[in-house]
Amino acid sequence: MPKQITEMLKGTLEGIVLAILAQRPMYGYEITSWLRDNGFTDIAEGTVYALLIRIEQRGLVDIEKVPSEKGPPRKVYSLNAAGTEYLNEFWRNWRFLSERLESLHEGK
Amino acid sequence: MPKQITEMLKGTLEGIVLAILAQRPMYGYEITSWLRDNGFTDIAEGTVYALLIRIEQRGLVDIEKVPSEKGPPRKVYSLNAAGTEYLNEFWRNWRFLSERLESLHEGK
DNA sequence: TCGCACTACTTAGTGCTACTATCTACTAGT
DNA sequence: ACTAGTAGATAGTAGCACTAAGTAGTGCGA
Repeated sequence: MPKQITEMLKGTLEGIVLAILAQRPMYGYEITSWLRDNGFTDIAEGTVYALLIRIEQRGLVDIEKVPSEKGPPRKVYSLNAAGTEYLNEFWRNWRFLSERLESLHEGK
Repeated sequence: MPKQITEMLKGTLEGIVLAILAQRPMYGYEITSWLRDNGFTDIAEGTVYALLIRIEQRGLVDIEKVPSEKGPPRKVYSLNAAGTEYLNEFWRNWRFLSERLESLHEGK
């Protein structure tokens, strides 16, 4: 990953993961794979797991442990009410930033 | 500033400042005022000056000291060739991120 | 003349987040 | 037995925006 992207992802990756979970519940490994398949080719596994622990501790997601056919049990994360609220706030903030950058980009 | 925005600004604020300097040279205090007048009401002064020192040390900007009628001399920053290159890369990365978030937002 | 507001820049220390690197644990195929 | 794939955890690092406090110069009103 270019270093620029790494810095830009701060704060944003969290929103991305919450947005993914808003579509359907997923477990960590699955989220990592999804990200890699969707352009974020170099996302580190450790980054995702750390992020998941963080949003869990903030009470934005509910967790269910589901046995896997292969390997250790999965921790399936699903967005709860608080998480949905937080995600909406994220979209508002993203919109704000996005609009300002857009006008800066066109303004020259 | 909401904490979400603070995190999202990481990496992005740098691009914003470079984009401003691409329009015309400015000094630190002026940049801070510009940001405050353009939606970033709670940007800390210290943040901007620290950022300016950083991009100066990376050789992305040229500096000229200009005496001020009021207060200490101004350090006027202007984007040089390396900075322009770096800014273009920023826009590419921003586009990348923006597109992915856009499709995530619409995808649900 | 003293203080205050405004201009203009600096710096030490903090918190948060993505990263690297490494580890555990389980299954299936060779 | 060994490797690859699945699934998760964690200790330590780097970078960035923030807080908070400071210096320095000008001009204005009490």
